[in-house]
Amino acid sequence: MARAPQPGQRKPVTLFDVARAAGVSQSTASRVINGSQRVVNEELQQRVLSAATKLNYTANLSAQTVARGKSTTVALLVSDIADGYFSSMAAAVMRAAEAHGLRVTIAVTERNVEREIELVRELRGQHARAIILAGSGYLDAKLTQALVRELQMFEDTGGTVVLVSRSNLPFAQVDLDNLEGARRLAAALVRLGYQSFTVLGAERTLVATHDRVQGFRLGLEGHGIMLRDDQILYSNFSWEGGFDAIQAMDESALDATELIFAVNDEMALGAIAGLRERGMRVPDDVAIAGFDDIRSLRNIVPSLTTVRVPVDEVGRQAIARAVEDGGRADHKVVNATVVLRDSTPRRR
Amino acid sequence: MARAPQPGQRKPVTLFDVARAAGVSQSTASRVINGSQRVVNEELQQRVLSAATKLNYTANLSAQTVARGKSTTVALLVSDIADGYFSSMAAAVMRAAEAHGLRVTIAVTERNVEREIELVRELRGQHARAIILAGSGYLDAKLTQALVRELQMFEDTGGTVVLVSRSNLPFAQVDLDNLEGARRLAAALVRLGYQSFTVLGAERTLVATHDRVQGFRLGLEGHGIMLRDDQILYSNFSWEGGFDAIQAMDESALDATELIFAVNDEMALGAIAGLRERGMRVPDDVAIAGFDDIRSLRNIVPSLTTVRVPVDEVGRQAIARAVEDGGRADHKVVNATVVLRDSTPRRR
DNA sequence: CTGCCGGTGGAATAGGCTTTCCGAAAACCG
DNA sequence: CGGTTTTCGGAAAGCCTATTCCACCGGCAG
Repeated sequence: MARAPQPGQRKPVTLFDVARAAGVSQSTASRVINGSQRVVNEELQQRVLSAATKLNYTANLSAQTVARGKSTTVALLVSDIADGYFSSMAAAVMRAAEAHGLRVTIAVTERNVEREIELVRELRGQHARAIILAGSGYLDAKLTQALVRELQMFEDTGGTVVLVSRSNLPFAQVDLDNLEGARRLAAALVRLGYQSFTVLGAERTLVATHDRVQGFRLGLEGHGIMLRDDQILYSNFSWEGGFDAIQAMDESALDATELIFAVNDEMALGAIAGLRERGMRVPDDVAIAGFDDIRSLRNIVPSLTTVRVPVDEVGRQAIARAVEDGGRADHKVVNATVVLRDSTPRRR
Repeated sequence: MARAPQPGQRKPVTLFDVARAAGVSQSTASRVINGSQRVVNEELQQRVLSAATKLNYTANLSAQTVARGKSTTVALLVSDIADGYFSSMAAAVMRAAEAHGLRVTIAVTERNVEREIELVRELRGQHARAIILAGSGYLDAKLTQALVRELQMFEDTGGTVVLVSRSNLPFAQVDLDNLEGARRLAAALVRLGYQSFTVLGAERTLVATHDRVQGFRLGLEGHGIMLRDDQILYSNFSWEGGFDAIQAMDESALDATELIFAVNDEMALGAIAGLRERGMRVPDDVAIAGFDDIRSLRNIVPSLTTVRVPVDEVGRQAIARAVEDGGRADHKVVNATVVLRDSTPRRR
């Protein structure tokens, strides 16, 4: 395609141009600019560098990727980038990636496996260095199978897959200590005097939610309190999920509840909105606790008791797993810490 | 580099492989798979397609970019992806981009021009189709010059630059009607009975903040109320900015204020926190209004009066500007609408 | 003085894809 | 039915870089 030299649409300057301007071969220019193993004469180096500066050269990343057969881009897959948890995670991952000279492209799965599979497929085409899968996880076993297959194909072509807080699959993982965090939270709440609980869980296939529910239960049991199955309401891992769960709750069940534990903060916030809608006050009528400690909690009154997830650390670890291509199926657990605030005052 | 065929590290299947498997030439395979202008025989199409499926072929995006000299990636530059406004914007842009078959890569500028310049430079190397610059804007005229130069070089190589709600520079723009939105807000507040105001502005060079302050002033003047310069406090376009501004306020000035207008919601939320710290209640002691209508407002009590910015529309328009490469220096204004809520009750 | 070696620049090739250009076969037309 | 288009595969050139391979240099030991 003979791109007509449109007015003001110069052809980008290539490495070849730089080489010519410096009076050296392309290979030499390449060696100077990207710093390969080979040494080049000091003087030639200078010539090349100054030519590059003069011409305002920037390496063509795609061409480099093709030539090297390996890219410097890692992909971050999240359910919803507008969600505070994921956007903080994205920020953390990007920060960590930069320290390794990596670029990050973010893709949104909208909590849809098929879309996710499609994305992984595309990413394979893009030769992404790694795929970091944060959040989501699905009910349909067959689709999960398909996803795993796709992820495996991705790894077959040399990429690394990193799962963040997700169902147990045969890939490198960064996990939060969801179980322990929730267990400690439960213990702390019991110590504050709470005795009857309702848990707002999310999709059961999500390792995160499952572990949080389980941990909470264990924490209660440790103090001799049993959590009945009908005290666990399953909904979605989102604000709406929390809101809807509360809307759907029996009047009597609600009255019997002293404290609601939502498996993440977004759900907790949705639940609070739902409670408000039903004319109930937090914490006077019912106490509430969440999980994650997302940034926007600083705006909530009363302040919300939660379990802090060190997103920065998670991001850092995810990138670390992504680059050390050695450690296939490597596992790293990040601790979570209980933060007691005003939404769960001491009782009695 | 003779990549040793590591166990389980197959070489990716290429278009050539597909062509061979289908018994056609590479050109034909290419034509079938990417749908070029040229028509190919129905039967060959089938052969190619089924071969591609069988081999699990995915096009190598980098190679396509190199070959086409043009990519399908647009870059979104934001100050801080963890900020609710920007993450919603990002979500909107990505949604819109997808409809056009474009990929989005997000980069974070951390409100730092040098970094921004650096990023634009890199993006030129990546042959991004377009750069969407959202937020930020700077004090230093020299650096702004440098940025503009870099952006122009980017356009010289065939990319498009789209500015979202940003200082007036010679590029395509999507603007909010900040002035009119703020003007209407002011008018509405006066009608509710408010008479003495404090405005929390942000960096003056930001077109957004300047227009919002200006619009608010005009709205007040329309009702015969003057806004004195000492009633405008300049700070940063962030939660901390709002918080700090309130912390730094004179006791007397604060007492004399009936309503605080922060030029964006994050600042307003920071201001509320600051007020709480100083023992003042909203709206009993002082009313407050923001701008943007970010998602997390749904969790705030009392609900916050604000001006809604239709982020989806903005994202859509930004992408529209990005693809129609014709309209250089094209300008689109998106309306903003006043949303009155509980943080500004009718007065007296 | 000769043969060999480490070092360094350049030519050539690889990498995966798109697109132009050719040529042959098919379709059309008088 | 001959000549002219049109249609549609395939070969080959090109996009930009990285890297291999080759050639040539001076140095060094024998």
